[in-house]
Amino acid sequence: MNNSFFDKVSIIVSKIPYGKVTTYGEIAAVCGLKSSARTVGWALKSLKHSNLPCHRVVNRNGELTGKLNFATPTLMKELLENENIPFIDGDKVDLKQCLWIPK
DNA sequence: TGACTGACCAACA
DNA sequence: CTGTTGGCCAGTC
Repeated sequence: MNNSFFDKVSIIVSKIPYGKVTTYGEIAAVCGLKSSARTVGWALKSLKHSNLPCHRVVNRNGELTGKLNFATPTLMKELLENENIPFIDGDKVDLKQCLWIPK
């Protein structure tokens, strides 16, 4: 088993429940790298090759910053809408209702 | 080893 | 409001 940050992120992302989303900052905080949301983005970039629901991870503002990194730019939003996750402005997740903090 | 990069965040002009 | 800057960490060249 690895102690890398990569694995911690995979575990957390795999625990995100249906209909909820979390943020880079929260994941970073739970992993101990409170101020390094960038590293979370790096990990997710690798995780996109896995079966993990990386589409449930958004930035601090609820924006789908990584959508362009998916197979198609619309895939991320499609998946989230498919889980009944409310959107604001048509492109941002309503964190007020959907933010999930990993335990 | 040192510099660069990245799905970020916050502070500041 | 937008643009810039610094900071953070790990991986790659």
